[in-house]
This record gives sequence, structure tokens and C-alpha cells, in this order.
Amino acid sequence: MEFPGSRPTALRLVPRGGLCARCGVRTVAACAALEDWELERLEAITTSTTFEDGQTVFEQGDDPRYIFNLTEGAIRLLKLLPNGRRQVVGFVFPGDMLGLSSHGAYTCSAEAIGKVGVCRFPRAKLLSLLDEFPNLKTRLLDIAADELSEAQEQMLLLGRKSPAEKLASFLWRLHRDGSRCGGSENRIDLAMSRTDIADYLGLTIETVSRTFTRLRNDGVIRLDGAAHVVIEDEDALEELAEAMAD
Amino acid sequence: MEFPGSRPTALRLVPRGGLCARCGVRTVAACAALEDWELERLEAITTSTTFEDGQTVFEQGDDPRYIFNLTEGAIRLLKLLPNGRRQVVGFVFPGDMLGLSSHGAYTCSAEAIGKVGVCRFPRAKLLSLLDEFPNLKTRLLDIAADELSEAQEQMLLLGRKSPAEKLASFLWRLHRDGSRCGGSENRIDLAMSRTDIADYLGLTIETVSRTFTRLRNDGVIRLDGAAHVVIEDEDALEELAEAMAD
DNA sequence: CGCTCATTTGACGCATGTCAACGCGCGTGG
DNA sequence: CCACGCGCGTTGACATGCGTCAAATGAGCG
Repeated sequence: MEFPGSRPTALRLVPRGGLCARCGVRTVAACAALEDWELERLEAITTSTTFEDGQTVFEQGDDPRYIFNLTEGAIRLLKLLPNGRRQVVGFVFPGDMLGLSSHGAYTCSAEAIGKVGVCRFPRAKLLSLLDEFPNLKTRLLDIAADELSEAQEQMLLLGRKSPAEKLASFLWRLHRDGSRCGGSENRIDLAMSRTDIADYLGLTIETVSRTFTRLRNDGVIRLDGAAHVVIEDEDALEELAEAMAD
Repeated sequence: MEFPGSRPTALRLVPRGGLCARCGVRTVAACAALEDWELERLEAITTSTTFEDGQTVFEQGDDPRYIFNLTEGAIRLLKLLPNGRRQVVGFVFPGDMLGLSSHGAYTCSAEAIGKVGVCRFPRAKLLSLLDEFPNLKTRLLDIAADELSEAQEQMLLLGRKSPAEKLASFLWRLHRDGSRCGGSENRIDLAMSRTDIADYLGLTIETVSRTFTRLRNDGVIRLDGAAHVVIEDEDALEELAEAMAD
């Protein structure tokens, strides 16, 4: 798969006619379910915005005024606990929706990882568009079901996997999702820090670091700087990660 | 809240006119979004079934032919790993939907806890009803968003909470959801075994047991047999459970 | 070229898992 | 009705893997 628009060289998302039609994530995002004329209606309520590294897109508990679609960069979704304890509940990549909340409040916070570009839809307006475009509502239901499935997979990871299995699963998923998450072929470009990975996998950064080293020593991966992973033994990585039920 | 129909004394769900209208979970389930005439259409594709303790309602990976609505009893949703490792990804109580899967396969298995009664809808037929009843589709979207929010909360629990906080959070949620999950006032009736609780919280049964004992010794709860918990110090339980972000 | 911060590595302790024995409630059968 | 046995839950002793604290290394950037 190729997502030309998700690279830095993509057309800038400026607010003018054709915005959506020329959007790089057009074919993967929720809007893929829309006809051209529907897209124009959506475009009318869309604002494109950017965020700098570390900036907050929205905060847990806030009134969910907007729903977003990530067009460029990466975002971490997280929840906080006292003691500075953090749990990253997901990473968002180009084409993914975020901000689909339930009861009048964002259920987690969203922070930019590096420079980020998003499409922003006023929640109320998007929801009323849903009544006009049943396809879009169906698409959102599909997306929600997918995210639920991923969430269950993550619960299995957090509750029952060893650190090595956790890290292998994480890398395997990034590899599987391919270039959208950075990297190509057997190369994975990690947008997030060791701290983010640790808080995603329910580990400490030290354990994450040691586990990277262990996978390297076992010949499963190679590290080309901390942010670039090359998969050396795809079968071994899959076995560690996918350890499926008997 | 009262759910008279969810008690064993409820009207039997036999396939005859009025089935849904007289259903005990009518007001909480997804069908709450439906008009009477819509309900009749739904009823036409509904089959009511029962399962005995431990029976499998559906298995992870199976073709998701049916979507279910639990009317009576409780169900555990789980995923398996080699070594007999298990992760319970959720408990289902009367009024909840299950089997809303994504890509052509159930994402987890569902097993009856005790005797269980369900409404069963052929997936394809229910999905086509969705196109006729936009309200129902919206309701399912809301349900999916709620479940996603709960899933994120559970990731926080699994990744970053101590055993005492995990158990307190679990009890607090059951308490909050009230009689639907068993129990009343400050009494919680646990439908599930220590093994199920352990596999839900990412702990061993020994740690769960010791943590129950510790909460009892600290005067937070009282145990009336293993399956009945009485909350003695509601504030203490909430503080342990809700430990919200600063 | 040197500073700063992220990452890695090392030493150590403790919380939780593991292994094992015990108790108790419940169902069954005499 | 009582005795027995089985399975679940509890408690105890011990081990170990991961977290904690601390220092070293190295990459990125001015």
C-alpha cells in the first residue's frame, strides 16, 4: 500500500475547493465511504489545523466539540493517574479518526508526536451529517468495531504477555500496518519515544530498552539508532508476537 | 434502577407476539431506541435461546453469523494464549449486546456464567434492518463508543494500577452499575469465579484472593462467602478505585 | 565541538508469581 | 439426615522478574 499524501511532500491542506478530493488520506479515511458530492458537504464543515510536537489536541474530560481526522504525523492517546502514572491507550496514524467520544466528554487526551496535521469537524455538525449520509454512519460503526477489536487485543497484551511478547507484538503491528505508520519493507520508523512505548505496553522505559537489546542480541531485530528498527528474523518476531491460542 | 425482567422470575422469552414488548431488558438494551412497530420487525428475526454454565455462545475466529442481546445471567468474553494464559476482555450483563465484530470473525469467545438467556439476531438481517432504522444504527454507534471508553479504562487498569487498585476499580464498577450486575445497595453479588476475576484484572487467583483479604482487613469491604461482597467504607473504595488524574 | 537530553546499562530490592498445603462449602450418595 | 469427597478459595513459603535508583553512553543540535 502507498499513501503518497501522508508524506511531508504531500499537498498542503489549505481551505479551498478540492481540499478533500486532493487529500492524501482520502482513500483510507472514513471519508472513503462518501461520494464526491457528499464530500463537498463534509468539506464545508471542515477546518484543517496543525499542531506542534507535544501540543494537546484535546484533553480528557473536555467537552467534545470536535471530531478529528489525522492527515499527517502521529498522535498519542493517553490517560493519567496520580504519581505521574501514564497509560497510552493508542497511537493514531494518518487516516485514523479521533475524538469519537461517548458521554459528553473526551475519554482520553490526545497529544501530537512531532508536527501534526488534522481535519477538524464540529461534532454536532458531523453528527447531523450522519443522518443524511447513512454510508458514513455505517463506516463509523465499522471503524468503532475495529477499534474495539484492537482494544481487546491490547488488553490481552497488557494483562497476559511478557515484556518480550509485548514489544514483539507492538513492532509486529507497526510492521503489518506498513508505511502508514512509518517505515517500509522490513524497516520500522518509530515516531514515538521509549517513554511512549513503555506507557503503551505497561512497562518502564528501562524494561523496554532492555527488551530491545535482548531482541537485538537474539538476532530478531537490528537497531539503527533508537528510532529505526530493522526486522532481521521475521518468523521469530511473528512467533513472539502472535503466540496464538492453541 | 430496577430490572424486574432480569430476575429468574421474569416472563419466559418464548417466540410469540409481544416477545420484545414484554422483555425485561427492553428499556436498557439497544432496542430502547426503537418504536413499537420497529420492534415488531426486529422481533421477526429474533430467536431466544438459553445456555448452561460454561457453554460457549460463540468462539473467537468463528464466522459471526449472529449478534446477541443478553436478557438473563452473565457472560464472560475472553481471549486465549498458549500456556493456558487467559484474558477476560469483558463481562456482559443483561441488556448488553455481544457479538458486534469487525472483520468476518468474532474477536473473542463468549462463555456463559451460570444459566444464560439471550436474544439471537442473524447478523446479516440485523445489519439490513439498520439501513431501515437509522435510530438503531445511531444507538449501536453510541454503544460502540461506550464500550471503547470502557476498554480504554480497562487498559489503564491493566497497564498501570496496583492489585488493590485493580480490585477496587472492579468492585466499584459493579457497585456503580448496580442491580443489573447483581447485588443491591452496598451489596455486590459476584457472578464470576476468582479465576475469571484474576484473568480480567491481569493477576493470579492467589493475588486476587490475598487482595480481597487485605481489603477486608482494612475495613473497606466485608466478605459474606466468596461470592458476596458488602462495601463497608464506600469512600475508601472509591478513593482506591477512582484515583483520578491530578 | 560541546552541551543536553534520551537511551542504555548496571546493581539491587521488592511485589507479585509460583508451588504447595490447607480449609471450607456444597453437592451427592448412603 | 449425615458423611464423604471434590473443587474452589484461602493462606503460607519461596523465587524471580520487573521496577527502582543510579551512572554511563551516545545521539542530536546549536
